Amino acid sequence: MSHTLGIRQAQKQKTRQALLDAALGLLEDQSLSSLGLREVTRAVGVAPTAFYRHFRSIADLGVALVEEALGSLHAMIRTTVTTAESSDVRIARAVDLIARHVNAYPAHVRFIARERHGGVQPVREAIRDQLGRFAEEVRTELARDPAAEGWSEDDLLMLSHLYVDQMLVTGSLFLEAREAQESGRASAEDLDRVVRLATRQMRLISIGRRHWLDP
Amino acid sequence: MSHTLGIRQAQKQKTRQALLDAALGLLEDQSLSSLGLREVTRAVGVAPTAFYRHFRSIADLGVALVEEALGSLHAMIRTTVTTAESSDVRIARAVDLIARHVNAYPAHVRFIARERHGGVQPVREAIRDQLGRFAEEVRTELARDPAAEGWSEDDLLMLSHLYVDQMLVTGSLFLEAREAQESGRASAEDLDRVVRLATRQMRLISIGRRHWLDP
DNA sequence: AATTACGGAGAACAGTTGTTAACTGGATGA
DNA sequence: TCATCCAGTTAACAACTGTTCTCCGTAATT
Repeated sequence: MSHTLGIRQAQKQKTRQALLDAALGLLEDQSLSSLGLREVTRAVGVAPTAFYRHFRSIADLGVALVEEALGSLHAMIRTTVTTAESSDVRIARAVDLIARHVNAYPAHVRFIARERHGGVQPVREAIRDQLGRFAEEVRTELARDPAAEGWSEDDLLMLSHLYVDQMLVTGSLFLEAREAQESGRASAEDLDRVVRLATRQMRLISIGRRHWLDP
Repeated sequence: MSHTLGIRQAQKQKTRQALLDAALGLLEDQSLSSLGLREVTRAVGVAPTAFYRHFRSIADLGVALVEEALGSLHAMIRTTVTTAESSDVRIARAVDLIARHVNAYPAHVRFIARERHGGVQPVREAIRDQLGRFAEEVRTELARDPAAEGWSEDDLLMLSHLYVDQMLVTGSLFLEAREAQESGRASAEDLDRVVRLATRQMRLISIGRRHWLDP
């Protein structure tokens, strides 16, 4: 279906990706709204004007970063919620999966956490849309579970939003622990503390879920 | 104890406050890390160099804004969790209190939500510290409740963090709804949808809390 | 083989930024 | 009343920003 890219388009995509990577790196200690176009091109080693061949503006690049950062999550999300074993096992697996994802893509996680409420409107909207899709995916997965019997669509969406938010909070905590570890301010104990905190919070939520239709 | 401020110190505090207010206003559509010193002084109508009489840097001003934005919340938090009535009434009151706070101080709420994971480290740390104090206050309030019998200190802190995070998520949703309303993209129905979503999420959490020690 | 398309370079533009130094004028305290 | 203090001003600095226009070399197309 897709034959080999022309050597021209290949080069273009290569520098485009280099721009995205450089931007993500520079965003380690600043927000998107202060990221300069020249700053990015300088980091890549390309003329400032070349930027316009790929993105209309920094905000545009930001939106592209949202796709890159959140696009790969969809599959993972589904497998996280799906597994059929006991609740505790499922929670442990979810927390572990989040931790692994943060370790695999720390810059992506930081970017999403930072720009979700950041100063660039189009990027905020892109993140909100993607997270909304996540929540709907989670809802349809939750609906498969026999425990969802008697639940209204609305309540399922309420729960899935809770899960998605909780996932982000946990991811952000992992990231913090990771950074503290890198700069020597903390150790593996802190990471374990995050694991136990997140695990118990998810357990409390799943208990609430179990008794939602009780009285 | 505090006699009338000298007309000199009074003027100083006045322009200092003007700087804080102007900064908060300018942060409506950008992040702190892109806020310029000159931008702020220009908005106040004062020379750029006057800035240094009050703050060492923009980051320093940001930390001051954290105190201003979160300092007033402590009392409110306590009264929110404390009320002795039924769970549903308590939840309704909490959600209403958050909504009122967002309407009263929208810029403060946006600032905290934005800079909690923002690009300026000292500000992030200040927010983290303040929120940590909140969580501890909430924990000691929760400990008074007879429902907390048998709970470990650790579990109570876990729950209070859940409450604090949930409060922020809800506040941010209210803010979003408010802004959508202002720009005509949405109406009061959206605001009501947020109320119902937040209410049910808090209800699910409180159900989980009730059955935490069950089996 | 000749022509077009196009990613990138180069130079220049008007503005902007943070920070420095030396200065001013009115409140403060002796 | 007089000397001191100090919030705010003025002027200047080198460095930086986004954006435009023109040009170049090479891959793609004919």
